[in-house]
Amino acid sequence: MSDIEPKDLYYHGNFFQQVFSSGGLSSSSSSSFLTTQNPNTSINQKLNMSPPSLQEFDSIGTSSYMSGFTTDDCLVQDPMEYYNSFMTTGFGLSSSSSEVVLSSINGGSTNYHQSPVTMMTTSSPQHDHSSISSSSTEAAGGGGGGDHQEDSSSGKKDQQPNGSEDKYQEDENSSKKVSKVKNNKKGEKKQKEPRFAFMTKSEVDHLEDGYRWRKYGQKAVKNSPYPRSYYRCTTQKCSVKKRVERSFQDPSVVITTYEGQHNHPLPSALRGNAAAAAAMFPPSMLAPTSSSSSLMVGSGAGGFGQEFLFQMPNNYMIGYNQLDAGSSSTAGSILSHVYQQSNINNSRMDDHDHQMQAAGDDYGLLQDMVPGSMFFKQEP
DNA sequence: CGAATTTGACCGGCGC
DNA sequence: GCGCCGGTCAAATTCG
Repeated sequence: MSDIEPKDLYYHGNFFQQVFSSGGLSSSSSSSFLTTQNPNTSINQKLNMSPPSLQEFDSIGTSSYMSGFTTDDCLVQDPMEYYNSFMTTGFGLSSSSSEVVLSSINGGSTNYHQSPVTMMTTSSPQHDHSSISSSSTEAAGGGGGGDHQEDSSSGKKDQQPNGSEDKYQEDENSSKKVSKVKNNKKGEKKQKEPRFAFMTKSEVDHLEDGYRWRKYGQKAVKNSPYPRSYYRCTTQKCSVKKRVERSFQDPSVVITTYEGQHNHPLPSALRGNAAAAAAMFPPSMLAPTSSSSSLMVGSGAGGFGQEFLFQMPNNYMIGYNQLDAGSSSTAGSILSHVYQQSNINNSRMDDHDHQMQAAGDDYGLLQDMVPGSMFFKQEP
C-alpha cells in the first residue's frame, strides 16, 4: 500500500522562512515547496522537471494563484501556539483561522495523491484580504462542530437551511435570483474556514481522497487556461469544500484546496488507496476529533508509512512520521522527529535541484521528540 | 428516474 | 458608483 517511502520524499525550501521574515508573500519573496517522488518516476526525470507551480507561488504570490491565499494568511505570531493548536485541534486555531499549504507532487499518474511531503501552515491572526474574509471571532477555532461559514443565517430570506448542501428550499418569494445572504449582521464578515492546500502531480483533476464530493461550480481562472472546480462534501451537515485547479505552467500539477473540517468520518468504504490518500491529511481535516480520526486514518492506512515535514516560521521546522500511527490511539503518540533543514537560507527556485538532492541526503534526524516540544529553532 | 454535473447568472467584496 | 473577480446558485442537462 505504501508506494512511497518516507525517504523518497523530499525537496523543500523555505517558504515560511521567506513568508514570515518578509511579512508576507511579496513579489520579491521566494518560496518553495517540497515535492515527493513516486517510485514510478525516475529521479532524473524528477530533477529535470521544472517546478512551475512553485514558481507561480513565488512570482505571482498565492493570492492570485489560489485565491484566498493572501499574504496576510501567512502570518503567524506565535509559532508555538500555532503548532500546539495545530497538533491538538488540528486546524482549529484558537484565535485565528489557518491555512495549510502542502505540496505533494507525485511522479506517477496515479489517481491518488499518495504521500505528502511537506505541510506548510499559515494563519491569519488579524488581517484578511482574501475573498473569504476572516472573522475576528472564532473562525475555525471554537472546535465546534457545526459551524459553517456559509452561515445559515437566518435573518433574511436565505434560501438554504443550515447544513444541507442539496436542498435549497425556495421561499415564498421564490424569485429566480440568487439571494444568498452572507452576513448575519451588518459589518460581520463571513467566517473563514481553515484551509489546507497541496499540489499533486496527477493526470486527474479530482483526486480520490475517500470522501464524496459534489461539484457545484466551475470558474475560469485568471491567467490560466485551466478552470477551477468547486466541490462540496456530499455528507449532510458537512460544510467542507474544496477547490481543484490545475497549474497553468505545469498542467500535470493539480492544486487542491480544502476548506473546512469534516464533521464525520470517512464514508463507508474506506479502503485501499483512498485510505492511504486520506492518511495524508492532518487528523482534523478528516474528522471532528483529532484523536479518533488519527486512529482511524492510521489503521485504515494499514501500515502506510509516511512522513510529514512542517516548516514553520522563523526557521522552525518540525516533522513526524506516521509509521506507527496505526497503533497509536492519538496523534500525541506519534513518534516525532525534528529535522535539520539543509539549505534553509535563501533557497530559491533555481536551487531546486540542489535542494532536492541535499534534502534527500542531508536531512539529519536530530532527535525524537514528543508533540509539544517539537520545535527546533535553526541557527541563522 | 434520481443523482451528479454543467453552465450562465447572480452576489458580494474590493479597487479605482 | 462602477467594474472586476472569486465564489455560489440553480435550472438545464447528462449520467448511471
